[in-house]
Amino acid sequence: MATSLAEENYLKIIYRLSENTDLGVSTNAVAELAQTKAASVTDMLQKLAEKGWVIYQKYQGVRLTPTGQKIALSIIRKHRLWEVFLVEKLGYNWDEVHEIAEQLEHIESDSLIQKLDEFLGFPDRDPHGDPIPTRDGKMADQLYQPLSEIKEKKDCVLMGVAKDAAIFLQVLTKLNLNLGVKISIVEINSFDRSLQIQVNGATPIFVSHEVAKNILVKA
Amino acid sequence: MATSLAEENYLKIIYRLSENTDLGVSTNAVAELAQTKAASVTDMLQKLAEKGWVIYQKYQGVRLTPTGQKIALSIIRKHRLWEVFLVEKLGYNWDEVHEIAEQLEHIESDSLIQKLDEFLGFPDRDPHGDPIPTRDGKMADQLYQPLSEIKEKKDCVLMGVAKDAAIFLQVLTKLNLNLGVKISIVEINSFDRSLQIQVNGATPIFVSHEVAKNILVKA
DNA sequence: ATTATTTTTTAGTCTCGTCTAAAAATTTAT
DNA sequence: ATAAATTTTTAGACGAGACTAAAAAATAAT
Repeated sequence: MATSLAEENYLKIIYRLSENTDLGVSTNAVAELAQTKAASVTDMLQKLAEKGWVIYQKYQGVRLTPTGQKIALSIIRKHRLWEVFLVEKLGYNWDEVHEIAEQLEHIESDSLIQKLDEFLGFPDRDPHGDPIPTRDGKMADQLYQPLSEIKEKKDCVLMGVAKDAAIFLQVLTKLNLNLGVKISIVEINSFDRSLQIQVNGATPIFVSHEVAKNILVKA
Repeated sequence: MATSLAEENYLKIIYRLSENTDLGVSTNAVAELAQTKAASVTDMLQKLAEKGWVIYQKYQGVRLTPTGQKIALSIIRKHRLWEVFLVEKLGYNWDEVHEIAEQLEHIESDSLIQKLDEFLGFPDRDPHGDPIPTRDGKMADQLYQPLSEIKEKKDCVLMGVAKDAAIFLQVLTKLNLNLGVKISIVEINSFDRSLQIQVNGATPIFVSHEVAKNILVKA
């Protein structure tokens, strides 16, 4: 069955919100991400349920069916492949590509995505370190942990970000915190949970807990 | 002012129909290309006129204003640049790219088109030989003439096609009639206006008037 | 110069996706 | 356990963009 632009966006949002929980996703949570009103969300959830893409019972929240999940993953796959294209081929910075990919992800053509994937050399991560779902709808786990979770002074590598808002990514770029850099934890300030770190061995800098929470690293 | 997808498609169609005439474009002609009903076209023309993109008076047909023309040309520019990308970078054949470009042409981002243009090496023709409008809305004339117009037995070069329907392009491909090939006119059959031609010096083949009409050549 | 035919427009309706206001259910607080 | 606050759903409406049926204008034919 064909999916409209609005439907695709709802499914994507529900997928995002389901990632961290086993419970149904609340109407308000969806409304916030969709930048719309709760009443509109209720309407749409009823339609999506009729199409068999979500399980929805009033007041109980919503969750994706396997079909719904597959659609969501195919949109995410397209989004992330286009992001790789924009950065690797067109020379965009990682903080500039989200909005454009939001548009490109809705282009419908299986062959296009296959050829794009090949053209890019079958990448498995997007420019923010997020895994790219495979053609058959499987996505590698995000195995990395937030920098804020590390409790000892040790070295790790920046593998991704938990948030791709331009304003956040620009802060990282300014601090030389790019994908793949080595981060050495110099000091952990327990009172405000801020950190002092070295980036690739340079002069130590401070990062707030808020920033550290959204930096994903591997030890 | 922002343009919706439907509006962009109407402007593009009106542009296409205006190319060969100085008169206003008729409601029915637009309806046919838009694959919609005349009544719907009338509705839309009134809206486009209010936005200042067309001059419309009932029963008098419609024509683009300078602003409307600029919008149409920017869509055509995007369409043709994406077609170059699909063929040159992703390896599509020239008969496969139209539908996908119809979708990609509506992606809105000035920087994207600039970077794409650069990535492609600032092409000035699309894979069908059509000129690509410049950023400031100028388009080179299609200076080539239909093969059917040539009245003497002479040589020419295939520079473009007047129609990009997949079914037509596939016929050309099967006959080795690709962009840039040398066509030698061996015989002109006046009774049915068919031609006998050599493609790059190979064994002569027949082409109907209908086909010759849509092949653009330079002497 | 009237008819007849074709083209175009108007009027009214439909679906999609959204909204506001009000009602109902759920959750939190006392 | 009842009241208060919050969340969610229903009801009714709206704009965009399409449709059908019927009216009006333009064009063609006699």
